[in-house]
Amino acid sequence: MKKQYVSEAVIRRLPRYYRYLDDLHSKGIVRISSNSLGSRMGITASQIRQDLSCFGEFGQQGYGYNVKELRTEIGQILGVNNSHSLIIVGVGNLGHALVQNFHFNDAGFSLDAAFDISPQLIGQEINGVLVQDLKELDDYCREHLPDVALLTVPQSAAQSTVDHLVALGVRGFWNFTNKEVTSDNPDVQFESVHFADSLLTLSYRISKR
Amino acid sequence: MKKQYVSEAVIRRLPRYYRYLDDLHSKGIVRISSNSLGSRMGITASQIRQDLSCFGEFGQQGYGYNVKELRTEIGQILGVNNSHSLIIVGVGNLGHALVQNFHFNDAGFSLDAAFDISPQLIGQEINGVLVQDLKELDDYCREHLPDVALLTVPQSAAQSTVDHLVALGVRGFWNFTNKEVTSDNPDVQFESVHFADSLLTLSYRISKR
DNA sequence: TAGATTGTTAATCGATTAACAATC
DNA sequence: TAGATTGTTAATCGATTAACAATC
Repeated sequence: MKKQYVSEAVIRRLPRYYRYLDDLHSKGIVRISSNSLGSRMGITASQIRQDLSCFGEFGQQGYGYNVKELRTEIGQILGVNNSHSLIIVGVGNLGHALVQNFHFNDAGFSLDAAFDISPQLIGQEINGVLVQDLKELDDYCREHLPDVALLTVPQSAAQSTVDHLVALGVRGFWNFTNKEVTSDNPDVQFESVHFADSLLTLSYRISKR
Repeated sequence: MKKQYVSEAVIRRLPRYYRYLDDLHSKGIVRISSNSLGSRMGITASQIRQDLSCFGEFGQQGYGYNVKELRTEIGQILGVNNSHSLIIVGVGNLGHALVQNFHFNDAGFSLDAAFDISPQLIGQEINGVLVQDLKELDDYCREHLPDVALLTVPQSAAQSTVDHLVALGVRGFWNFTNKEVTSDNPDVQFESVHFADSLLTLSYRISKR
């Protein structure tokens, strides 16, 4: 690692680089220049080189970047090989859909358990994951120490669930409730997916005149 | 409207302001200063005032902002009263969950139709929305001219669906496929929700050291 | 070798923060 | 009126772009 501080803007672009490189790789493309990658992505070559320079030197003058290698490096930076453990709390429609469809492994996460309060769901197995009673959450966390919790609980339960899980040692939250959740523990990381915010920006852009 | 160009950064913050004001309003709070709102949101008062100044003058010296009024103004800016029409293409797990749970109306959208190719789904009604055969998409669009399409089709069908719908006059896409979609028509707006990108930034932050 | 392209330094551009006169 | 707080201008900070020497 080269730089101690990497800006949020750079971090947000990393997964996109990763996606493009993955795509190029799967198309059998072996090498790419910052110029060519930039024009595909609609950004400047300068920005790509500047971004990558935060983490090291991955290219070669006169050649560009080896697609497979760079993909691996960025995956490394993002931590996709760290095999983080993840639990999901709340298995309603959305939680269910994520368990069913989302490729946690591709992002380096292993979905190990699901929790809900609904008797209809408890005991069911979805995509190989057993839905357990929320009452067992504490015991489970003490025993397995999951890294991250995916929150798909009702809004009203969002913050209390976070507080509870932080006390149990969870240090990352992927939050799908439309509430902002926080913790005074600075080691806890939050990443939220705000559907409504996303749609509202689209609304703004198609409303403009 | 005061400013012709409003930066992406500002636009992205607007829904968050809207959410906070909505929350304050529902708590019965009548007025708020930029200072107090800023400390709640974890941003500077300066930024709030600067952001709002792109759109007009909504406050009053010595008083601050009327919560209800400002909420309405920002809603207006975002276009939540424009009553955009929306269709959903692809009613798999995720599409189903969105139809079932997401409050389209709160964002000013009316979900008018759903389309899929699966015979098991066609004819079903989900949350008051009838799932129609994808074959009827063209006729539907010609007749109803929907503003926006929510894309929850398989990745492989993403771009072709967009091309098809753009030709039919759709000018906004809320894209949930993990593919980037585009159009050479500059009037078409895209807003994507990239689950994997989101989780990867969390992975980065909990992996760092 | 000559051409291409990197990594990095410098220049520019834009966004955030600070300051303050205006005024409710 | 005096205190509070706005909207806006100016200052600062950071991010993006351009340029170029180094070198594969």
